[in-house]
Amino acid sequence: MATITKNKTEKLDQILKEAARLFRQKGFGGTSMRDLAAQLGMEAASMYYHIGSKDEILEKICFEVANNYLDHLEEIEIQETTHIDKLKELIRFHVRMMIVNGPEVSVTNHDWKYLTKEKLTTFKELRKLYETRLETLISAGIQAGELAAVNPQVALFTILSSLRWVEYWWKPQRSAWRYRFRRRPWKGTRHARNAHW
Amino acid sequence: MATITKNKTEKLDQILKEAARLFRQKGFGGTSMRDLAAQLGMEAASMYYHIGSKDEILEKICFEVANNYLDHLEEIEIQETTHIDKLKELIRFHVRMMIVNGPEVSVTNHDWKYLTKEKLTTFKELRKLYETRLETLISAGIQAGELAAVNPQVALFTILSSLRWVEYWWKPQRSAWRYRFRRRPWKGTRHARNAHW
DNA sequence: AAATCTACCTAACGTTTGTTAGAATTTTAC
DNA sequence: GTAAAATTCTAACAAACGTTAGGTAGATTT
Repeated sequence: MATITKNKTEKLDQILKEAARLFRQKGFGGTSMRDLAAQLGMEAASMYYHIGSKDEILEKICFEVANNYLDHLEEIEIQETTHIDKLKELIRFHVRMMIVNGPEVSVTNHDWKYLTKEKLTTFKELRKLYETRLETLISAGIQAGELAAVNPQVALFTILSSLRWVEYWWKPQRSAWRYRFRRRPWKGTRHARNAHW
Repeated sequence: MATITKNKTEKLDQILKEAARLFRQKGFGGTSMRDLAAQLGMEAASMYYHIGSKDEILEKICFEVANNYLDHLEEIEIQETTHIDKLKELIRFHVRMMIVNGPEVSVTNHDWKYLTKEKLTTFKELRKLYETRLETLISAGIQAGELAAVNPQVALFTILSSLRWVEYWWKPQRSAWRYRFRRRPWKGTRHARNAHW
């Protein structure tokens, strides 16, 4: 091949990006290393120069996403705004994440079950931590009188769940998505990639 | 074993129930036929007297759920009530389904990707059909002046998505769940089995 | 020019997978 | 109590899996 040399990190990123795309499409269990390699134009064995194992790929994807969410929550927490504004910003971030890193977020949402035993435990802890702190944020908003006195946990789950539909709804457009998104908030809607009952 | 004889259908149901439980827990790809058999106290090969293939198990689960939803929607459509009451009844049914058939619904929501190519196509069509008709119902409700003039598709997705949190929230209690559910709408809440970002 | 390093290759490994064939056993019917 | 039918077993298959070993061609360094 006549491709110019890319450094190890770039190739690794390529592998992770394509893996996320395939995992979303066919699931972690439904995607073989040979599938992934073929999509990258190389042999399965060659990928092991860049990665340690298939499990490691999933792990990298899931923890990257998890840490993104947690880091952003931390940023929000220290901001000196109202609780409602914090929640709004958080929701905006969720939507942005799903639009910018669609495959990775989907994989994290659906295939985390396939994480190795130890990593699975850590992952669950991270997610629990996120939820706890988000719930705390909601409670604080209620206590401050900014939010109605709903059950914080129910509110938490309803917010997170209802946010999920962006994942199914959003399909990347080649360009000017911002335009379409703004001007015709729903007329540009393509039918969803996949939805639910 | 001293278990009394059950007929073929009963055993098949047992297999499907346990499969749904395992698929939810470890995913379709993460559950082997030997795992499933072990859980049922038999050998993997023995299950093939009752079933045709692993794919067929998933297929049976997914289409059973899909048809349940579609059948109920059909029932609702011919009822002579307001559109709002129809929507309410539909939402109630979704919640009921997730409480009564939790594992099956979860599997249908998460592992439908692993369906065989042809069955996958059919499944997507069924789901699309469900969504279209539900969207029609919402539109009709708007036209009748019963609902605010929101974008029907956005409403559709938001409703379905936000309903999903029951799946993560609900944990079966051995008895008297109705009591707890009614009397302390959220005090009995256990932490979720697994949630999302 | 030689030596080293980078990034891939081919070949193959041991496992696990879903599944089949056929024998063995249990249950039912007469 | 015996024959038939229903159900599960053992044993094994071929295919696919993730992964390792060792080699090779090209680039980079010395």
